[in-house]
Amino acid sequence: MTAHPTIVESLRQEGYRLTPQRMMILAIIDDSMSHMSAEEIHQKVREHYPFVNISTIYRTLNLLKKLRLISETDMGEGYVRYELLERKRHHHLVCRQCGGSFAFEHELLKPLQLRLLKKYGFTADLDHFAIFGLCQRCRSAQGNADAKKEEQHGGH
Amino acid sequence: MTAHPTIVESLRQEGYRLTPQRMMILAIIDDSMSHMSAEEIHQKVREHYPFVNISTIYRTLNLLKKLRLISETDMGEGYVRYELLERKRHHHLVCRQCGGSFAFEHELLKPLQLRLLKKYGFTADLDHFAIFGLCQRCRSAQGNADAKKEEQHGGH
DNA sequence: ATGCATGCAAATTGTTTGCACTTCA
DNA sequence: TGAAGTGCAAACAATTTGCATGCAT
Repeated sequence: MTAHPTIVESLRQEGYRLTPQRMMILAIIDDSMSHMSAEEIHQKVREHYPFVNISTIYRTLNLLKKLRLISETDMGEGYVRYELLERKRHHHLVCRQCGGSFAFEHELLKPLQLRLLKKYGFTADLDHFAIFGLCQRCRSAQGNADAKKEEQHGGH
Repeated sequence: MTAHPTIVESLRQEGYRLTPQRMMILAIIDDSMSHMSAEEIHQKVREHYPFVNISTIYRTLNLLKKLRLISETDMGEGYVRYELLERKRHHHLVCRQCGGSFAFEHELLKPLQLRLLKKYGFTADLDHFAIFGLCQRCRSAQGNADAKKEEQHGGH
């Protein structure tokens, strides 16, 4: 497990110091298959550097975010998740019913991006989207339940 | 200023009580031209009902959100904003440089919505999006500045 | 009348900050 | 060497919650 070389180079060129904490945080994020929360990153980092403080995690994440090396996404969990922007661009669909989520290709957003640019001159980042809605399974389930008006609000 | 009749009817039919607090909160949101924060709603409500507590605002907003009568949007301010879903569907572009924001038509998202449905069977809510990026003005400005590498990170 | 809704105050929680100390460049 | 970076603990701020009381239905 090593910090992503391209990112490290970016930091160095911008004049930022390459501390062990930063290297470790970068390595963890790079190594992860999925989007990670600050807390998760902190746990992982502590497995190697038990003394690293959570505030350092946040400071590093904010730095990487400012340099647009990572994406920050609210997946509706009460905290945000981070991921390297280096990897293949993608987005997530999040079901508001079952909470499940799955990825979809960046290509689906390309037309929108183009139209925003042409129509408003606005350069949309579109780093990582979490789009909420109903997944197929829950939609069918709700269709049935609606007929009998059961679920929805438990306490009523 | 009166609470939106359709919404009031929804609440009544679902068996929720129509308290003066709820009516007032609804009236304020309905009356507003723009997306409002919980704090702003609280201030407005207090002009008429000085004793209403902020927790009641939050509880009511959560209720309306659960019933999907209002949209909740993070415009990158550290808190979220709410708006009636009753009105014309639209979205916002937010410039990450100058912080400015402006609306764009819901129609631009329709193709995406359709493709998500066809390809994944996912029914995207698309209630209200805040898309971040660079506005035309800031983009030009940055183009110039990039040449001399000045702004971006003040402390460096 | 009865249980949902509110006010109040305290708790929660993710994130940020001030400051003294450390360390990379 | 000296400014940038870190650890620590305290501060923050938006939002939530427990509980006693109040009021729609």
